[in-house]
Amino acid sequence: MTATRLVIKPIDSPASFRLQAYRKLKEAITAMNVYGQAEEIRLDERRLSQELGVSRTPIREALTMLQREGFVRTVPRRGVIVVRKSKQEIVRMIQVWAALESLAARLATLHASDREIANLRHMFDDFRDGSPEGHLDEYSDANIRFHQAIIQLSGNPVLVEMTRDLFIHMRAIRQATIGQEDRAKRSIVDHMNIIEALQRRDTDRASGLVLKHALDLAVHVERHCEYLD
Amino acid sequence: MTATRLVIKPIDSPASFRLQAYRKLKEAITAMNVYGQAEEIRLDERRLSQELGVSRTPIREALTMLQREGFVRTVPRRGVIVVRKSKQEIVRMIQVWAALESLAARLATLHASDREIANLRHMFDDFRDGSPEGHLDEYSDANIRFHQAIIQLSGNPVLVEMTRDLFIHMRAIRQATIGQEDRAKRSIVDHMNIIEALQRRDTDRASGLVLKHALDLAVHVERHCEYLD
DNA sequence: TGACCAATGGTGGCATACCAGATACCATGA
DNA sequence: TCATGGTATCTGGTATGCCACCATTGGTCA
Repeated sequence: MTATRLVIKPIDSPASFRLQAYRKLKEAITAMNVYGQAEEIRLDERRLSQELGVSRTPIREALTMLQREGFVRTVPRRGVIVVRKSKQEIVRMIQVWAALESLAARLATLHASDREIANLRHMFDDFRDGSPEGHLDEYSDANIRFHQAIIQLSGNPVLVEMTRDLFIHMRAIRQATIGQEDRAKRSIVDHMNIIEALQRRDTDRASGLVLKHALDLAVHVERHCEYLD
Repeated sequence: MTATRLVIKPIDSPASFRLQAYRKLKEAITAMNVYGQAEEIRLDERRLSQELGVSRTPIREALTMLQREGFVRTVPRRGVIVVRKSKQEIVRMIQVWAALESLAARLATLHASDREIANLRHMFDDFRDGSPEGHLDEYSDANIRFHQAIIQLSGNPVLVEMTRDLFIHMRAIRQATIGQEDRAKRSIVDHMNIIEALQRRDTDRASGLVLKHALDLAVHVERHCEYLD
């Protein structure tokens, strides 16, 4: 019967230049290794507008958004620079992320379906046999996806949106959070315990485990990431 | 000796028009009762630029920031409108706030000074004798200041910044959160228990009480605020 | 009389020009 | 040779004008 109805296509109105520029720039900032080089990274409005083929106006509005999100900082008559978070700031962001994911776990035990929770287990299938060592990069990505999945299971879009930027910042230092000592192995154990608590619908335990897991990371970064700053 | 040296004045560079416009607009949106009227509130770039005495450019950039924060929504060729959050969105925001303030309480037990915590008690001195009824507006403001104070005690600026906008949105519906049933009285009891836990440095209890207090509010809004939407 | 269409007014999106200040470079003098 | 000061140039900030597009309205035709 649906075939007889004209399927309305919501018209993919082309995204505004401002939005396109915003996405391009955010993607570029996310991809680059901000902490890899010593000198500060400058963005030139005019150069960007030339490269993207639009005028400065949409570029500036995109930069305004990125500034509000803490990715860039613009100094009048000096330039726009990509911000490099200090270790203390990163620790504080991880703490916030801990609180948010802990709530997500709480909500997940109340609203997520058994099937959705069970799917979490498959995310680490690739690493079940061997140890994560040697595939640290892949494991790190799986790691981030796991935590994002928990956020998703909360069914709270505000949570999803507020954590998105936090993840981007944390992704930039992910090589530091994994691959030191035996963190990867202990991390997997933590994850399995979390999944188990979610499946048992043990609200307090699930949220508690998630909180502890994330706060541990904050302590770890605090102690072992002197190369930041 | 200092008199012989030229004292340097660091020059207070005036805030950019964009920033001034942003503050003015945010202040105006915060002050107005968004949920009081039925028809949507439109903002006209040209009218605003005329009223504020600047061109459209800084106005647009201010609106871009406000849009990123969820206060306005701009529809191409229709206008910029002040967003009215749905009940569900407000509930979700309260949940997020619950998680963040819970973390703040946790951190406060670890880092705040005894004196800072003790100061929390004085915030309700005006309401100690009589009941809050009859002064609901003042009590509501004291209420918000109390919760903001806990966030401050965390010593985590990221928390402070992420909750600021949440409070603004919640302030808009504050007449609904207080002044129904005996919420005000129970609220004071909750607050005193929270302060006590903070003073005893009982981390888990403090964060748990704060979480419960806030999540209770979410449930309350969910149930008793049908007039939203 | 009602429905449809064309014209017009108004909106945000974008491009461009100009401005003030900061930097970098170079000429100049000791 | 080096310190100094001026100047060219580059940067973000702002003002302004045009454009595409939607909504409304008034008129016209069936």
